[in-house]
Amino acid sequence: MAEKGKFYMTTAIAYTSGKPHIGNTYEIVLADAIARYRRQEGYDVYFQTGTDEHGQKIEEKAEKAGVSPKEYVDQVAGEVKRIWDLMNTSYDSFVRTTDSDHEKQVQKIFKKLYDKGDIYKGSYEGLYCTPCESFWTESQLVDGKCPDCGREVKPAKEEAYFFKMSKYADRLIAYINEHPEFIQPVSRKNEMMNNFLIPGLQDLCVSRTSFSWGIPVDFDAKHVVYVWLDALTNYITKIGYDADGDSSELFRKNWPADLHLIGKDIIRFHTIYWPIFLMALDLPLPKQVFGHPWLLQGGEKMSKSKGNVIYADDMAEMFGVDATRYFVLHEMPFENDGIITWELVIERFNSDLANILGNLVNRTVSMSNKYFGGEVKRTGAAEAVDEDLKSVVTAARDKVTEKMDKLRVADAITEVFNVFRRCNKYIDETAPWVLAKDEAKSDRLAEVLYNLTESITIGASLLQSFLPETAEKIFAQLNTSARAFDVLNQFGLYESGTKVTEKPEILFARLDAKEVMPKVEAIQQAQRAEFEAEQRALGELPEENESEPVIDIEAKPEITYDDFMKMQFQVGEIISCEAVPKSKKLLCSQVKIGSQVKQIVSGIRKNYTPEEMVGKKVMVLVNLKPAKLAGVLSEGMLLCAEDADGNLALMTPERGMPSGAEIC
RNA sequence: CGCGGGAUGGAGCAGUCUGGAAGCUCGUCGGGCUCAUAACCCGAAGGUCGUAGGUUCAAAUCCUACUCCCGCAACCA
Repeated sequence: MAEKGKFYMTTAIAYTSGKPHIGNTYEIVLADAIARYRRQEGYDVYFQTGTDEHGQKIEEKAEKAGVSPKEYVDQVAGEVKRIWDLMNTSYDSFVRTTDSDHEKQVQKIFKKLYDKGDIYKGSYEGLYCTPCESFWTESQLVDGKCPDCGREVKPAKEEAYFFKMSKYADRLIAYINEHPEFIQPVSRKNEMMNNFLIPGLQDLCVSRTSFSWGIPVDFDAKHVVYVWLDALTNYITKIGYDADGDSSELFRKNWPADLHLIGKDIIRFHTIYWPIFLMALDLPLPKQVFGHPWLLQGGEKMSKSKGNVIYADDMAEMFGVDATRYFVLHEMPFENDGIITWELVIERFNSDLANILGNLVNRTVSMSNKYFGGEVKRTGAAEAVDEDLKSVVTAARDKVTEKMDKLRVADAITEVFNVFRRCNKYIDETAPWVLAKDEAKSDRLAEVLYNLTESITIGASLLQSFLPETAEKIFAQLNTSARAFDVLNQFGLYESGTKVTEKPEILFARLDAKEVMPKVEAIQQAQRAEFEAEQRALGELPEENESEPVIDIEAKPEITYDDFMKMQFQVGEIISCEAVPKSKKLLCSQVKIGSQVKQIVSGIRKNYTPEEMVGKKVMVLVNLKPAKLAGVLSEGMLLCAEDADGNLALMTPERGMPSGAEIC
């Protein structure tokens, strides 16, 4: 294997606020595929991942769970690591921001930058929501109130340390312009330049006093180091950077990083703040930052409350580790978000893994057994039709490499599968079962099977980085081993006379959606139940509105019984309903109240379709002054309950009541 | 006029930077084959490339206007 030099790559470190889902897992699998491929090519790869374990949110979650923050993050970090291991990822180093060597270096770095004058003490001003312990800017407020809990905010000031970003901005702009490959995909480069660098960088707040779960600033005990200076530096601290100049061998060898693999949401931090921190520390900048897109669930984000979060271990259990890897790698495009649904997974599984690959291996091995007792022999009985097969197979390596060099992992895996597709076609072209009928064509038949076996060996060798277990299984069935990377463009190295396995194991058994979907439904049920249980467990803690079973709203002034009696509530039956054109939120219903029918417009399209509305008995405020909404007359109001996210639920009588019944 | 992303046959996407015969995978239909996991192979149907203008010999691609969708601080990748 040719030595090509070192390759240091990292993933973002996962925030330990909860169990990672398939989207988080995507990044580590993507990174793993790249790491394995680089190793295969002959690079000396060092692959680091880990967990980001500080912050207010973790402090709160731990408190709610009734454990110390450290116990909490130990548990979650263990879970993250378990899933990374389950996914068969080949990281060399797993950093935790609570590692003592990391913490010590962060303190030193903070001090060093403070001494240098790049960090200074100032104060953070903004609008503060006391229950949420959060600062907001004017523009973040919703109706002048806290966007999280909806309560009043007041101007406040907090002492904090800041980093002088602007000092290095010009150098960074120059660097980015001189290194077009630095930010990937390139479209992100413009975004960073136009939105942040060119308008001018604001100084970054790098300490907090509002919570204590973090790395203390050693010369000012009130403060803890705030997230980015703590998290980003993991890339250097864990490999042995020392702020006093006593850095390790490992660091000197590997820094600067060759690739930071991150989600597109944190590109800004990795392409602006991180390089500037490094400049301040007089360190070279990473060579490339790739902000990959997201994997979305059916076009929307995953939500535990909807029960549609897909976890890697659920998927691995149902489909296997390699199938899970295949799916996330194959489905994720380079620039746009990918979509994941259980149906799509099943489809991919069947058409690609079972049909194209699994079946190919199976039919090839079976034929060798059937016709030659398992022996695969090269006879030299070549025909013209072989040439195209050989050229496709031997060209595959360079095609895969070309895609991988551009970080087009999904395209690379497609190239590998093109080898297997070509093999299936070759079987059809040569029709071995026809050759088998003619004794005189035995040599030709042997050659065909040899060519297939050899092609599969090469294909499987290329597949190793993506589906390591499957590749191993294929080698075992063919009684061979992985082919060295630098001879993957040669044909004919499979040792003639080798005996393949007698009984080929099915690599991927076809799935029947009808059988799989009930299991999926069971998982989703369990998830919703778990979510509800969590919500109930967190019941008495009003700060976290998001996982709150109770809601407090602002108190209104007291009213008299007479005030109440002014309002006329009745049961109404919705007899028809349609969407209001030219509006996004409104539905227009004809509501039968006693013997009269009123037209009522309601802003509930988000939660109800017109069809669902029809036939419902609902609570109506009847004597509300009619008003026009989006040009449509509304003669009353349908009453709804509203949760913190603005979801609405119609109020309906608990048992059958006639239309027009008074509610009092 | 908040910012950003998007709109390409039934579904999911590539192609857009660097204009030059509309492509891939899945699905559908028809055919072939029987070694194999009801798998494999071939063929076909199906697209005003969001709309309207413009530039050009030539536009999915460049320019202008418009319409519609989706994210925007997390359950964070």
